[in-house]
Amino acid sequence: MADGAKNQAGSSQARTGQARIPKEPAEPASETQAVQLGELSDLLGYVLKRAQLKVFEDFLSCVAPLQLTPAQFSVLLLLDNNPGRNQTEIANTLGILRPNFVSLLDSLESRGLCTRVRSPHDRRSHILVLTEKGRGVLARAKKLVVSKHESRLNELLGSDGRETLLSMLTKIAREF
Amino acid sequence: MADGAKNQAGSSQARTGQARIPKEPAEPASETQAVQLGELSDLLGYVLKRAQLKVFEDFLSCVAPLQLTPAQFSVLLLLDNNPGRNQTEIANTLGILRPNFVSLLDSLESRGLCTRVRSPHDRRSHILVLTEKGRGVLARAKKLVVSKHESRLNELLGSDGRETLLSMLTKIAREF
DNA sequence: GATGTTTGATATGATGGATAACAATTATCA
DNA sequence: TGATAATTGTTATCCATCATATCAAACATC
Repeated sequence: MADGAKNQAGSSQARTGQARIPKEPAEPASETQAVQLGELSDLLGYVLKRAQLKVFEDFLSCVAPLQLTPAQFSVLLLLDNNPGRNQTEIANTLGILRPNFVSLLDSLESRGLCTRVRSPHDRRSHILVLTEKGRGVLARAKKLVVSKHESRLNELLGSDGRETLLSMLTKIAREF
Repeated sequence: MADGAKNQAGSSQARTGQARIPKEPAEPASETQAVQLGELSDLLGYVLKRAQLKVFEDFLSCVAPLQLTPAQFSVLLLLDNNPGRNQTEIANTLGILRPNFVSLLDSLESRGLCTRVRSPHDRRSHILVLTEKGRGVLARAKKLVVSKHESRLNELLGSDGRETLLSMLTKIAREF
């Protein structure tokens, strides 16, 4: 499918002395005749990926003041809802491989948002614990997500549209 | 959101002499009590990403005999629908940055699926041309996608469900 | 107690995405 | 026309994500 987006940000205008404003394409209509997506616009995977990038991008900007990535946010959320779990359990439910989960946790722990505690029952495993600060950050993040991110989606799709979308995506994620 | 999936493939069963079959968890119910996703299952971004990974995974396996990634497939499709375009135009419409598009094209060209032709009007740019072989591969890929990939989605969502999903995702991709 | 498994961790490689810079070419306009 | 700027494809490079193999410590099983 090819994806990416999020780029094409810079102004690209010459910045040497007095600006020149040579063409001013007004729109992304750089191409005289727009390239046709054709069958691509009916390919679910393609549209799915483009939508996902957009949603992540918006999520990131909404939670920007808290400096949380989607992955970090989901970990905090999971820790809050599942006290007493170890790294393997949390990583597995998020589809993160244990080796890759280590550095993710390192960053959260170094920011004082969670802690690794040796389990008394199994001294191999680390119980993951949300700190006070972590709970606070999570609470603020949730508010931002609801008030800015999800509300915008509601606005675009309608509350029932959003429900429909969610259930279809859940079905794909589970049964496909 | 955290994502990944696609992993957890290996058997993990001991393979030393006669197998032992120690526990046989029967299901991925490794955790005595399943970890609760909680609010995560209502986060559109999270579900969106999980669904996207599933769809890409299936796409990849359906088109496996032709050795085409989603990105490569979308390029071939676009070239077929838009003859006479150069690298920048194709890359832009797919949201691929020009530098990253180079190696993608290299691989397609080295497999004889497309060619770079110097434009007579602008000797800087390369017109991208589908070869005969490229057209053949694309045709077969399309058939596989329709008969195996998209048909499975239709089966899961229903033809109208698929339409609904597509239009909502398109709306997000465009207007969000 | 010997053997194998699990847990967290490290090292490492593959891949995707992003930026800077460059030569060749073209466009602009003074 | 000639100087200056912009565009095109490319290379190099960096960063993040993803994936595999391996390891020591701790546990489980028999």
